[in-house]
Amino acid sequence: MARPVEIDRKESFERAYSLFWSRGYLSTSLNDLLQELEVGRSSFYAAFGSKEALFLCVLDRYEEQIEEKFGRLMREHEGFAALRAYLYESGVNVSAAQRRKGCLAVNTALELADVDDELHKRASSILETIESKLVEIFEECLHLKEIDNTQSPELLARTFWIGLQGLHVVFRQDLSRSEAAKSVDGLLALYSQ
Amino acid sequence: MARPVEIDRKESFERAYSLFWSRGYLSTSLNDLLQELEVGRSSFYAAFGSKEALFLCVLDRYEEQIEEKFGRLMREHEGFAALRAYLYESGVNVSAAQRRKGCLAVNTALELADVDDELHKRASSILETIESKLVEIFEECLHLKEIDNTQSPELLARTFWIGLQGLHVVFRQDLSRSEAAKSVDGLLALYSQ
DNA sequence: TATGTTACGTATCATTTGGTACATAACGTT
DNA sequence: AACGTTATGTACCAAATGATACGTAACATA
Repeated sequence: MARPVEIDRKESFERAYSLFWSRGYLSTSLNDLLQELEVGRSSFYAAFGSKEALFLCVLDRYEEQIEEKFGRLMREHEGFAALRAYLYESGVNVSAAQRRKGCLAVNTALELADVDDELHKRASSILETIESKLVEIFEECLHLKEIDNTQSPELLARTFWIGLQGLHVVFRQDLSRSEAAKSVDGLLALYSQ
Repeated sequence: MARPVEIDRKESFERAYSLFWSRGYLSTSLNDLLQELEVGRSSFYAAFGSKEALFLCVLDRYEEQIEEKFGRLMREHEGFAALRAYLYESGVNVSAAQRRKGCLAVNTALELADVDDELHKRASSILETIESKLVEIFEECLHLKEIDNTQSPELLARTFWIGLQGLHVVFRQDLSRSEAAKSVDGLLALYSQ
């Protein structure tokens, strides 16, 4: 018994998600958001509370998607193949625009270090989530004897994780698909030679 | 035959250099700069032109320092030892505050992708400069037969470069010295096992 | 000491920032 | 058709943004 909601919250959120990912938190102004979401100021604040609150939701969603992706790939592939699939799915077999977005957690962690403690910590915790997924995978690799290495899965994961973050830095420059593939293969080769 | 300059341009530049490095371009406001440099607005604009012009100088200086450091370490060390020295000097044997600053080129390239084309390209070109230095080092490594690898120095350097950038992402989180050392050693171990 | 020149300090600028107040519009219910 | 309720659109806010205008201060020279 009131005026019906016009704004499509899910659709708007998706657009905000993508815009924040592309341009970062600071560089995405409220006007940028309103324009991109095709939403009025009031509707925006009614739906999302504030720019910061929305960005926190975006970070949550990003983490969920990462975990979903790892979960799916670990079901579809065994051991090291899951890593290969992850890298290809994240950075190679995607559009140039998507690759250029890099990793939202990496971008945010760098952008907001020494600037916004809460958001920076949230981004860092996502990076830790990713690292823990890598530990799981390397445990499986060691169990499958795919990697004959004396290092613990934690150490292996930590080093791969660092490489992965470097990869995302590189992706944010404008890499072609073949350059991206070469970079990914170079990283993978360190473990599967 | 005029009022003498009071502002110490070099000293001011050093402070701006450090502040931009810590907080990034966007998050460092003009007021932040004026306060940090202890300089009036007029003097600032007289000395540096604009915030963007100053930041470009900062990027230039950063690149020079990187090249100087590589040059010195390649004179002091042979082959792979230069890499090890570089990583330790950049990320381990430094104060926590210094480590936390990460790499100005990485920070800037991520922060300003999709935001400011000129500054982003400048940062990317610095990253390429670093990559070319790594190529030189890996050429020397191959010549010294320190690394028995069938890959070209370019490919080796590219992969190491990616790891280096990941390392700088990690440094920007708050790593202890021992954690930083572990991360560095993990990366080095991939090449010197 | 008067003058020209340059540096500095401050007031001010238009624009943009994230966010709020409030009037109006669009519905269901009575 | 009148009312209550909720969503939307718009005017508005204080603060901060990078940058400039201009008066004054500090010197060298004449």
